[in-house]
Amino acid sequence: MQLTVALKQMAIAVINDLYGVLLPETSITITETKPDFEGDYTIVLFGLLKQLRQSPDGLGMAMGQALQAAHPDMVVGFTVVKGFLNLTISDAYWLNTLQHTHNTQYGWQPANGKKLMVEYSSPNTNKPLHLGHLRNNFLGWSVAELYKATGYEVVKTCIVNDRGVHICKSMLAWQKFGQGATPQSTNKKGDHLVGDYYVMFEQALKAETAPLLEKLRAGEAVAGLDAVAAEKLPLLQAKIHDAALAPEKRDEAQAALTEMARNATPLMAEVRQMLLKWEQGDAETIALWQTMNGWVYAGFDATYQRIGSNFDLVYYESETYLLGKQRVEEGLALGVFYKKADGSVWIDLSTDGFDEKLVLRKDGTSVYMTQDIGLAERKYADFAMDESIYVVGDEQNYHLSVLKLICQKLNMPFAGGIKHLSYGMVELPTGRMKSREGTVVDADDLCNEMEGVAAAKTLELGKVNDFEPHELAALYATLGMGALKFYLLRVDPKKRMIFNPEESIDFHGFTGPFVQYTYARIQSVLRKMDDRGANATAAHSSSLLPAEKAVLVLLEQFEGQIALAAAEMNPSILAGYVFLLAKTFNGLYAEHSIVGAESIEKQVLRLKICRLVATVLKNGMGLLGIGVPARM
RNA sequence: GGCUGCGUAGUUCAAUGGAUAGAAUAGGAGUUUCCUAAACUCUAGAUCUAGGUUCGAUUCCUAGCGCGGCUACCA
Repeated sequence: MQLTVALKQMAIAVINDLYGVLLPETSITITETKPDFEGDYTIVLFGLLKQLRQSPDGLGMAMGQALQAAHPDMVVGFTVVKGFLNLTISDAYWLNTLQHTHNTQYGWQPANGKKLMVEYSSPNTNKPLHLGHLRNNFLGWSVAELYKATGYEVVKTCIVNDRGVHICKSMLAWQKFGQGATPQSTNKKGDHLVGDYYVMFEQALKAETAPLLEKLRAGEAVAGLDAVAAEKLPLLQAKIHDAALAPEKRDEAQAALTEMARNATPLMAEVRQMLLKWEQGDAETIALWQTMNGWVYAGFDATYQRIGSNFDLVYYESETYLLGKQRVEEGLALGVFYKKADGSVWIDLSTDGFDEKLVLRKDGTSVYMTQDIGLAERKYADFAMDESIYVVGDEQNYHLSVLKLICQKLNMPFAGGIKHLSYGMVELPTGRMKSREGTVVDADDLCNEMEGVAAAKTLELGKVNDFEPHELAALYATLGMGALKFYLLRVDPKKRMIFNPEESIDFHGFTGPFVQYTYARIQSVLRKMDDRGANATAAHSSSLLPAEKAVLVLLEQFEGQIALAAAEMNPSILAGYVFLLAKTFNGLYAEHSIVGAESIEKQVLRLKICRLVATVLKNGMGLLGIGVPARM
């Protein structure tokens, strides 16, 4: 059992003995003792004083004595400072952690019988993966593994957005400008090739939009506007020239006008026509769609393999987008939804703090929400999970809240188990990434760059000159991806983060390579000891120096840190822990020799510490999706 | 406008309402005849503003200022 959990239970027991009051576990606050005070863990007494009608000193002394008397093998001393009861834990207790030295699964919990689904990645098939996807992929993968480690049965899923207007844009541009180009003929990854045509489409669209926009700005009429747009037009035209209006409002109107002009272009008309043909099952359109998506999937597979993403189930929007309709029909009968005069179907969530939300268009086609309702149902039919985590950016907080609420109102059995791992945008120092401005950081490019830096740094240091080419390639991948993953996972997922291309590619300090380096040095020590035929059966020292104890205290926390990171869906907790462990171990390494320890007992002790630190670093980094090298 | 999130060292990030707000990096000063210096040691440096709640507030509440996101019959 984790020490802090045990201490809480012990505290509750002694309070019950002393005062006859049975407190809940949550009422006990335990923190690590500040370095300036004597002790290892501290019970904060302030919150208990009023209820127990005790003075800080009185309660502290009474609890300290009772704890020490009841658990003399664990609590070997205490001090009371103001309202803090500082407990000193016995060396024997810390040394006890070393019983796990040969357990390669240290940190893992047995199965708990619960099932969890984690959906992550969710790419569109019209362009390659970018930096934002990487944060999503790393988070999703890591959270899934964290839950596995705490005993859940976990299934990783991916929803591929493989249909819709955006896909047709790439297809249309390829038809118009592609001249039969293929990944083979251009020697290009399929996802990048298709992405190029998406960009080409946007460029061509921009060219077509410009003259239309000029006309609209000048107050002239243009062909191709639908009725709704035509109605809004005069107001917008007035707004953009209204000097009395706030600049933001003028910009807003300007953007709406631009959107209107884009939709009035012949190109967009062609795209809509293509989408229609796709939905009607037009053979030629479907064939093109299958071909181009095939290229994209081959490209995605390469990237996924490289970044370590994998999925147990893959859903395709093209296969699920009709599924939600049936539930909407049933919900309509139940009165959860209602139909407007034009035939569109809505749900009124105003009493739940939301707005009215459309769930079916007036022409009967499904929208984003419709298919997500259908997908949720299908997921449950496939896996019957207790909980379902959606790894989706925070710009969709509203959507996910509404999805859960609708599922609850439909009495779907899985509704309560829906959780949203809402993560913040990755931004550049110049602001948000914008595909229109070409500032999107491509995932493949970034991976290449990271491995390039790893290679340059490795060659510069020259420590692995005897490696074979394939060993070097593997090492560069381990280090480059380690640096990248650690960088994106070390920040609280909920917060948006800045990616600085210059500064982020760092291999020093709070980074993946720092931890990997610590691991490699331990392996080096272990190899050296093996060479010398170290005495494995000798007893280890039973007293602890401060540097040794500091490492053991951290090793004991591993399970608790995994549990916390999983419960919070927050891998950064584990990243911080692993870094702290590596740093603390480096202190021990610098201060005390292991191979050349002052005695056999000390050597055996430090060797055991080395082994367990190596296991925890390997397992901990593994939960972040990061490998550790035997040498670097 | 409505809803919602965030403001912490020069920079990037920490801190279940708890003790003197921690790291990393950049800056300054050091450490290698000794297990990998991608390391270690020392140094300097921060809570947006104004109120409130209480033994105690970076954390909770109110207002203001600043920066995001959402507010589509797009996904």
